Amino acid sequence: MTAADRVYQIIKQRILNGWYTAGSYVREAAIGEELDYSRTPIREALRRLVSDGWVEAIPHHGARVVGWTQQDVEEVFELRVLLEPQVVRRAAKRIHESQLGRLNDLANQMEALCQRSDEEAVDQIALLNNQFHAELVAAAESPRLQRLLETIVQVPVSRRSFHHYTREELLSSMQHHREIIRALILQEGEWAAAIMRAHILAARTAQMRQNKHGNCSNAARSAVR
Amino acid sequence: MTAADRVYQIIKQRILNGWYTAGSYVREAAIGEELDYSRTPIREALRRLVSDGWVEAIPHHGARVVGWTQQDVEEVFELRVLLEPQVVRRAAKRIHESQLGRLNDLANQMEALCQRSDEEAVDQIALLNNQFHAELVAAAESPRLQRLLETIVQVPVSRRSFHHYTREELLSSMQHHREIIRALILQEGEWAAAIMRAHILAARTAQMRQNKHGNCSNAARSAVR
DNA sequence: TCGAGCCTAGTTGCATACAACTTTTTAAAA
DNA sequence: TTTTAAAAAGTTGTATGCAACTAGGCTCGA
Repeated sequence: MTAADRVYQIIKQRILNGWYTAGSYVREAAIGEELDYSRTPIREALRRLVSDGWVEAIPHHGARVVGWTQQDVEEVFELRVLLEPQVVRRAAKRIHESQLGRLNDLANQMEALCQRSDEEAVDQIALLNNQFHAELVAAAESPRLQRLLETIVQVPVSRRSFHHYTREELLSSMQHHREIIRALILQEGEWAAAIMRAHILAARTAQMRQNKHGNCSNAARSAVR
Repeated sequence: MTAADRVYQIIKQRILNGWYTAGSYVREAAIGEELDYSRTPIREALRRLVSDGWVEAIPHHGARVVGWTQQDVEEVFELRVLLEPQVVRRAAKRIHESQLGRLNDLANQMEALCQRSDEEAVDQIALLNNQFHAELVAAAESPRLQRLLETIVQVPVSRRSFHHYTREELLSSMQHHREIIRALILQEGEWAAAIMRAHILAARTAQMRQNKHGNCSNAARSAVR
């Protein structure tokens, strides 16, 4: 792993954590001195963050952390509603036994955690949920589709995911997972796609309700699948 | 415009032209010496090309130009069939008079060129067609959707577009343009989306027929909208 | 007091030298 | 002859110094 890779992940994590707030500039020299790297790997990391859409480059003036508006969140969900069903549509034709097994394990673990309802359990569920979606994307076997979703969704591995859900919504979400698995076993791509569409629209509703009340900029990024 | 920008465009153009063939390595020192730049802007250009999906970075070994398989082309069309209808679905709610006017102009010019059927006319049509789609994407007012399509479609400004079409297909394609405009005027997003879907599927058919016969690697990139 | 032009501070953009890593070649030993 | 290890060549990765550019403040003039 190169220095640029490390710097990339550090800066990205800091943006997610709110260390760098939206609109602030990330100075090459400053962070370079702090992390004890030269400006070269910092520059490369920033350029990658620019092409990932985390920061925007102002020519000759630096890299500014982008802010998220309600409209941005809407846009992301609009695209996910298209792309994530396509993931399972493809996966239905291609998925292997072993992958179905892992999906089942993940669903079991998530449901077990649903009994509890403390903060930590919710964080755990969010983590497992991300793995669930990652497994589906892998089963879809489309590098481009994977790339598009990765650049769009930008889920932090960290917190906040699933916290907007009511208990009812949470249980419903678990049902979706089960039903998607059943559809995939039967290789019913359209069925799986329909459920996934509902799954995303439900997430969208929960997210929107939250954003209407509270702050937007950071909550936006914790958009949950 | 910075040096890195220039180098980026030059390398990209060379990949499109076939100057750099698939699988070959683009050496930083070599091209730097040739274009009389230092390795720094070359590196930056290459990194951008990597994140655009034109080349792949092999750690400590360089940037290799990616090749296109039939499967890659399939993947691209599969995504365009999802995303391009979404473009007009959004555009129907947002498009302005002036944009509709420009779309109409473009359609007129393309149809005029359809009378002729020499090579140059076909090239011209391809160019205008790209402008047509760009105008639609602009009207959709979704930066993310725009970015996704730009990274996926990768149409070279150059040649080969529309050359796979039979005369019948070409005329049909012109009809699609007209019908999309009509639907947009009436703000009928779903109608416009349906035509666009057919438009892309038709392009896919023409492209696939071509790839079955001839070479793939470069023809693939000339995928026409 | 207001405005225009200039200047200075600060930042990014680029060039170059060196370090690290990977691959290939070559030579020696089995 | 084959295998293995070492070294040598070539490439990318990083550090650093200088150049170019931008923004904000300051001075000078109206």
